[in-house]
Amino acid sequence: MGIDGRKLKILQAIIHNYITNAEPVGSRTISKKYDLGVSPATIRNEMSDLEELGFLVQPHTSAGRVPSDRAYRLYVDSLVNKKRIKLVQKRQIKRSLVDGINELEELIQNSAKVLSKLTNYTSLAIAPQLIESRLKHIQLVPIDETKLLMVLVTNSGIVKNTVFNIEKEISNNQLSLISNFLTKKLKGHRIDELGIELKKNLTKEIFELRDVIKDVMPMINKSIDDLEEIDLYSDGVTNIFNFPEYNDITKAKSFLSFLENKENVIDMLLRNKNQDIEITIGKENCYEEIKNCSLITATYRFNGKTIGRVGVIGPTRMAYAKVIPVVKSIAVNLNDILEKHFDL
Amino acid sequence: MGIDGRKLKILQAIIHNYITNAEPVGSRTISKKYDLGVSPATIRNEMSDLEELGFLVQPHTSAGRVPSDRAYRLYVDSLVNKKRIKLVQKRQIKRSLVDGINELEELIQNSAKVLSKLTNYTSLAIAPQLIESRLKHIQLVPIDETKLLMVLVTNSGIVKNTVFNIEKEISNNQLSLISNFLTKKLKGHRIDELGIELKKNLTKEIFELRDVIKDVMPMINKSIDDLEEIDLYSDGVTNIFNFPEYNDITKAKSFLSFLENKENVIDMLLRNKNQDIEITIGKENCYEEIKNCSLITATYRFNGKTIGRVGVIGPTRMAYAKVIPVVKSIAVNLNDILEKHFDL
DNA sequence: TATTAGCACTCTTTAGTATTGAGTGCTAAT
DNA sequence: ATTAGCACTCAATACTAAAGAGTGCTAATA
Repeated sequence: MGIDGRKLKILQAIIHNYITNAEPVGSRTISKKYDLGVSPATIRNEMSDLEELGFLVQPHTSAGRVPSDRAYRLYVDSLVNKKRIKLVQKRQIKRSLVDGINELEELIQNSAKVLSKLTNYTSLAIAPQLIESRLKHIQLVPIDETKLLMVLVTNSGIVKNTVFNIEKEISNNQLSLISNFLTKKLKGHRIDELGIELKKNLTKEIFELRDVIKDVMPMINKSIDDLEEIDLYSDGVTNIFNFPEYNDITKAKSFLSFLENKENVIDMLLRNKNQDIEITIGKENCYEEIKNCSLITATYRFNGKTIGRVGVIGPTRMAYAKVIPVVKSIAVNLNDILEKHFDL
Repeated sequence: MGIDGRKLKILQAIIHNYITNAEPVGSRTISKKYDLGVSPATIRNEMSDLEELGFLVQPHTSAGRVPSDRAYRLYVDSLVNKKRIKLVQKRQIKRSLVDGINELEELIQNSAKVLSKLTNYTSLAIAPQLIESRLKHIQLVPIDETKLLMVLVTNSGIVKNTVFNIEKEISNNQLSLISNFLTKKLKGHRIDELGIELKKNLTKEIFELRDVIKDVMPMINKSIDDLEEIDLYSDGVTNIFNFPEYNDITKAKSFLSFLENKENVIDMLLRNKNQDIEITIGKENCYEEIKNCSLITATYRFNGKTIGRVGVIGPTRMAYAKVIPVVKSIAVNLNDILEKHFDL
């Protein structure tokens, strides 16, 4: 028993109906609303087959049927090439994003905002990971006698601060010299290799700076470790309450608690990093708390390297056809903006 | 009809019982659990009086009674001086806070975390406001040909970055000169007056820098405006689901939506800034969405000036006696740490 | 005069029962 | 192969009765 054209049509009709109404779909509904030219009885037979094939699920005997994760998967895969996005939305995305063009983090945060606004789901975004980018400038700034601020600027325009303690005060002049020296030596190196690079270079030093640098270096090394923390943004978290599947308070709680756990969310987002667009449906998700959710994420890149991800999370009954193009478009726009405004 | 000793005792018993059980309290319960030496009938009469006085509310005729906002107010005011905190907690607070001692923002974020962990409510904290602090160091860092990063360090150790565009490239050397110059001129001035100060000083300039500074100045001015944005941290947001009063999904949604609106939350937190500790009960709150919540906030200061607030929000049926000392203690510890580690 | 036992009354909560209705699955006719 | 027809299932809804918690009042009591 294969899944012929008519079965597919019926399945799509059911999915469509369930996505919009969130209620089990019966044979009569399909027969009336979708022009398939067959009677409810025929549809019933087909539905029975579709259930046997694992595409439909019946909550109980006298209810209609609900698409399974597998059905959504089929639906999404059939959908994946038809990227249609409303012109209005396209413009809106473009316009909204350029607002925060100066600071990369603001840009990403903005993306999340736009994403949740356009889709009415919860959006997630992770800011570019330093680890893949290269150093452009390093600057040490005095805070007080015992504290120093280190500012790192990367090729992707990300700025990171770390404060660290020093044993004895260093004069402004010396700081400026060290900054220049470090920038010169470390420029163009990957952030995660700065430590190694620093060690390699340190032996053959300008004599006058040597002592000071020796004091500062371990601290710099330690600060660099701190930099690996990933920034996570979300928006429209309470949108989840708009969906009847979350009227159950324990489900809502479980969903929101999951989102509160930054580490898990980041891990979730970073799976299949290299895929351009990634759609995870229901049980395909690794975390128990979101096994009745779907996740649509897109990668944004810089110079061909994955630097971050944006996406949307919501019930498996998600408006895939509407959401996928929006997520894609956001990613495309991000890529554009990054290329144009954050040069290397 | 005043509120004599016995009435007060009964009222306190009711409040105590309601805070722990979240269910309307009847006369028999009080008589059994609290040793008042009177029969339920007497308690009933007193309760009737207390209701007339506006301290109790009856959900319906055959239910027990529930404390009103007014009752909580009386209770809290009678409580306000008895600050008892468990030694374990006191230590825990101290220990947890020193972890993130280097960066002020981390410190505040940490405070929120500790606060929600110890109280099991939702905690809120706003990071020090720049506006009241003074400049310590200003540094311009090149990002690319058209962009500059400005780093401000204030006396309270806060670091703020702003990126802005410039028309033509400025050499590293010049940047360093400008940075030094600006630091010298502006050091010690209030952040919100930097713009004015800049204008005042600009006319009598080192000749060689004059042109460049003229280019940069309007951008600096603009960036300073951006700095007024206040950082808000929260933690334990999903704790709200632990309270039966939020089993109603619409209530939970309304609460969470309110918290999602950063501006309103900040406004709420900054009312009565100068009060050391501020307790707002139920209808005393200005925002409709939290008129069945109580808010306990404390101010933390630096050199006698209010620079931020931390606090806890939850249902009016809040464990005031437990929460108040914890909030206080956090604030006290913050003050200590600020004084010790963020000198001026 | 203040307290309290006793009791009728109120009103929610819970359980039980009947009814309705949406939807299926099967059978027999087309 | 399709479909009309019909019996059957089961959740949802409405209704009713019973239980239980708590009050307020009255009359007795110390």
